[in-house]
Amino acid sequence: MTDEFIQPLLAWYDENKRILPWRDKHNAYYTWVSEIMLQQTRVEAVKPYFERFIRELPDIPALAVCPEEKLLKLWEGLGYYSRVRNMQLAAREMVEKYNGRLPEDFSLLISLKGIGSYTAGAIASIAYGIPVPAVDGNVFRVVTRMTEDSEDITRPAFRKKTESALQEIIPKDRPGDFNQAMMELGAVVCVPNGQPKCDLCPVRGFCQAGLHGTMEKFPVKAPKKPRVVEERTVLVIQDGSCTAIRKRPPKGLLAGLYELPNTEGYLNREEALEYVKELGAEPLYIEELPEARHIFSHIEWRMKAYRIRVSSLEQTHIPGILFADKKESERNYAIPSAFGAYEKYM
DNA sequence: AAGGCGGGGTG
DNA sequence: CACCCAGCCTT
Repeated sequence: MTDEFIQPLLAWYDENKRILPWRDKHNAYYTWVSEIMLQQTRVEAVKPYFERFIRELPDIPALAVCPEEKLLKLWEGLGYYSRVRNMQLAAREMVEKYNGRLPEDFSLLISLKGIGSYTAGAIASIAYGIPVPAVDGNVFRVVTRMTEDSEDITRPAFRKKTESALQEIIPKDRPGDFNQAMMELGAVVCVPNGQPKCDLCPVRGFCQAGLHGTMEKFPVKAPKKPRVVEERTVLVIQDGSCTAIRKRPPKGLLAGLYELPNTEGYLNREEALEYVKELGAEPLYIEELPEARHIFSHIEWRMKAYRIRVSSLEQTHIPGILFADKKESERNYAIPSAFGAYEKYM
């Protein structure tokens, strides 16, 4: 039974797998970097980031010693920035304990920062041929449709159950290809958001949902909490060609990235001018900028904004605030997409 | 078990 | 608009 399922799946994968910059390279570092980038992030978004990251940091020792600002700059716009901080922590541990290499062992891999059950399985199987499953969102979708399983996939217990089931059938000669085939199937055939392409599926004969036409009922997930709306005021404070930016705190949302000074709530012109004075600058004039909105996974920012020209920036040294011209900030400072609407005013 | 943590694609 | 994406960490 398992062979009847696995052989067509692997044959389909051999014929139809996408060419990806990290695929079939026999380089565990590439596998690791790509898997971290691919967490909650689409293949097309990852491609250019991966190429640049490998070019700048070609191996684990290079990653281990990379300055924070450069690291964040390489991740700018990808989101979930703790991924790259954790990756550097793991790289340093590999330099110290594993001769600068990824350990060839599932338990050691999963003990590293930022490497969980899925990523450890992916690296172990793809890079080292170790027969362990790698269960991501694609695999959840494929498996729950195949079996018409209505259990909530967000429950940790369901992940364990799925991993155990796949551990039993994973082919020991091609574990990495099997895991990638399951994910590839989920990504291009057994797709989310609407009708899957069951006519293209190599294993449709084994799929209960396909046979019953219930594909879109799976997978079942518990509803998410609604987003919190936050009103903020963003300030583009500038003198000539320089604009004020500041580094965000080391923990929490957008940790360690740079931002335009901004504050909770909607400020009117007078309050905005007062805010700038408190920062230690002398405002010359103020101009209202268009409103903007940014959606995070759990927060929505609704932003009002002002451009405020000030005099003698060089005389203002506010703790934590620095002034940079557009080129300088583009080159050296990672600024998240949330401020994208105001970049043109910098 | 639940919540924090980005950004963008898609129907 | 809602949903989801090659998830992990902290509490």
